[in-house]
Amino acid sequence: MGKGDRTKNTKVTDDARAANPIGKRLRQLRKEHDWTLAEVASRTGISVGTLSKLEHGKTDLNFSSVNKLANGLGLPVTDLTNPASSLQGRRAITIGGQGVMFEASDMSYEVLCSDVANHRQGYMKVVVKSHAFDPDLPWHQHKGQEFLYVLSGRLELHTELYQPVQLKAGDSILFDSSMGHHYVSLGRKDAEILISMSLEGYRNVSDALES
Amino acid sequence: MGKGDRTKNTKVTDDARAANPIGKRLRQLRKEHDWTLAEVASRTGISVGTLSKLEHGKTDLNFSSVNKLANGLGLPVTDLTNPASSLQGRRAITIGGQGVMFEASDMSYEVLCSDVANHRQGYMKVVVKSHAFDPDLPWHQHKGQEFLYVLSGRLELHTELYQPVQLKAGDSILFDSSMGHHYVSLGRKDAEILISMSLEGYRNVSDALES
DNA sequence: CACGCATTTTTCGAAAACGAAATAACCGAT
DNA sequence: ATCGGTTATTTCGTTTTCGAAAAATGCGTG
Repeated sequence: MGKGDRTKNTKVTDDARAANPIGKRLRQLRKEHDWTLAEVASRTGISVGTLSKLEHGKTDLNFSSVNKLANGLGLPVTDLTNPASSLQGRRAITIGGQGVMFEASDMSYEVLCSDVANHRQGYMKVVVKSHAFDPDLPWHQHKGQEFLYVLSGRLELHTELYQPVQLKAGDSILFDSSMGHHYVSLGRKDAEILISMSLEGYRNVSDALES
Repeated sequence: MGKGDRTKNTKVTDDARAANPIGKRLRQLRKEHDWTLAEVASRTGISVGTLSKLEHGKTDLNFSSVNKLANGLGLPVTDLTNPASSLQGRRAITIGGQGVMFEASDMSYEVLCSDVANHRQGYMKVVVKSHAFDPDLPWHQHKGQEFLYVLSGRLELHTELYQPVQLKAGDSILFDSSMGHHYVSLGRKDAEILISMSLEGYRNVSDALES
């Protein structure tokens, strides 16, 4: 019963395909929730037959079908394709003050935990050196969102679309960083803040900052 | 020039397809980086012809091809499909102590900036009430990664795969949170930490914590 | 403007993927 | 066992995607 005897009576229909994990993932999800193929079919707009073939690795999926599936099931696409793609036990530790330093005219950056590659999010501790808003400076701007937590001092955040906001130690803000923004320290102390920014579309933090 | 006059001389080859944004995104990326189709082809393993057709909306992509493209270009798939999906100028502010509180036996959570929906990342300030490691307690575990910054006190992080680590105020760690983990405060003060965790596959922070 | 040379677009069979319908497997209840 | 109904799998013809090669477009140079 070698795999060589491909009686080509119909199509090739070897089980040899089955490389992609979506099929297994779908079966898993169906068992978990006790869905029938017909239910999934009606929710996703993909035919029952195709779904069955998918689960058995007898067909791959069109990209548009993958999207239909993800949407119909209410999951992000990556959830179908990387059920556990992320490496299992990575970690990176940065002792305070030992991150990768990075100086700009108005800010000092300390990039934290930067030695984990392929991460979606960047983290840094920033000291805001500027104490006055200069309207001539170009906005800071990068794709995605930015989260900011004030560690010490008082901060004024200027943005393109809102009035400036004042934040004190312990306050936090989350905003779309494609909206231009600028930081200013209030009082005589430089404000210290912790930033978490999305890195989607960038290779690393400095790429994002330079964009 | 109605759309009815499909002279079926070859294939249908209507330009009517072009629904998916990947083609435009690819062209954009190519212009930015001055890549030729041949370069992209060799990096992704997709033929030049197919790439050309893709950019002109004359074909869609197989899912496996979408992956080849994303990998070859070093981008996550979502970056090809949602070039600028994020809303443009949203923001959420949380004054210190005014976040959404959440009590557990060993920790107090304050979820920050939770009123922005559809975000990939969750943020919270946590007070670690437990002062001893209980090996009988089930691990905390959720998909994705978790970043942790120690605001005050001293923290011991226990994980499934590593020896416990001790962190003091100002230290930070990034780790794969599918690896079981537990926090313990050292000394007599409760440690305060800031956490940023990926929410991919979850609807919100509490879904992720309960998983 | 004719000639290379690089790049893009189109053409054209072969190989997949698709849905509808036919077939098969499963499973309580008679 | 033998029905009925539900669920899963396979078959089959149509539509779509693929790569290789051919044709077309650009573009600097002699």
